[in-house]
Amino acid sequence: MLIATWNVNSVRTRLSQITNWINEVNPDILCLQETKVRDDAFPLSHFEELGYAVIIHGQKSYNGVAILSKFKFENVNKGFINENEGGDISKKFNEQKRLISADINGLKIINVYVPNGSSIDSDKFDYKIKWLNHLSAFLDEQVNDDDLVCFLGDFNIAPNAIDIHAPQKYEGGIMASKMEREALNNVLKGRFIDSFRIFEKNTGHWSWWDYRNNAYELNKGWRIDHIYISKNLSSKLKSCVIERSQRENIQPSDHAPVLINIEIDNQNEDYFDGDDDLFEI
DNA sequence: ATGGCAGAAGCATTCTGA
Repeated sequence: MLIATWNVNSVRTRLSQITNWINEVNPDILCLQETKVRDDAFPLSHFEELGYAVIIHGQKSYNGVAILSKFKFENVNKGFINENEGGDISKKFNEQKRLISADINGLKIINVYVPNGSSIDSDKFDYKIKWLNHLSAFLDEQVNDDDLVCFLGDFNIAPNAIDIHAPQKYEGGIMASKMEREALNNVLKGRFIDSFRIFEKNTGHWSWWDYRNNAYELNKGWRIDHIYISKNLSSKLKSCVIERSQRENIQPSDHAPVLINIEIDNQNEDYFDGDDDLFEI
C-alpha cells in the first residue's frame, strides 16, 4: 500500500501536476496540504474520476488539507475534537484548517499542516507551539496503543541538524529551534517512527526548497515533510522516498511529495468503486 | 536587516508562506 504526503501550495494551480504524479505512482492514499481553496470550489469530481474517495477541510486563500483514498473512509474528523480541552480552545485552533483524519483500510491516517511560525519572537511562533501542544492532546485522546497509525504532513520543523542544508546558519532559528523540536517530540511521545530515517541516516535529503534565491538549483533545502508511523507498523514498512523530481516541474510546488510503501493486506470489500456515497460526511 | 519568489483575492496592491 502506497501512502503519500504533499504540500501542493494550491490544489487548483497544481492540478495537472498532481494528476500526472498520481498516474505515474498510483498512490492508494494521498494527503494534501495548503490546498488554498474553499470546500465548494475544491476539484472534487476530478479526483473522484481518477478513482479516489476524497475528504476535504479547506478555507479561502490559506491552509487547507485533504485526503484522497482508494479505500472508504471511516471515523472522519475535520479539525480538532478535544472534549477535555474544552470547546472554546478547540474552536480557536480550528479556525485555521490544518488537520484532517480518518480510518482507512484498518489504518488511522492523520494529516497535518503545522503552522510555519514566521520567526521565533512572533505571535505566530507562539501559535505554532500552542497548536502543537493542542495536537499532542488530540493524539492522546484519539490514538490507542494498538492502533495502526500513519501521522503525516507538512510539519514545518526539521527534526535534526542533518535535515537542513546549512545547519550552522539555521540551527536555533525558525523550523530548527529547541522549542519547536521539544513540542514536536511531545507530540510524538516516542510512539512514532520517522519513516524516512529507517532507510537513510545521512544528510542531504530535502523535501522543501525555497522559491527564492535559486534554492532548488543550488540544492539548498530542508526536510520538513514527514511520514511518522506507529511502532507496530515498523516491520511492515518497505520504503520511504522523497519524490524530488516533482520540484523540477514547470511552476512547481515548493515542496516535493514523500511516499511510503507499507505492507498492509488490502480489504477488497472496502475498495472505493466510485459509485458509493458512504464516504460522504 | 531586507528582499528574493509564488499564490489568492481581485484589479493595485496586500497578505501569507518558510
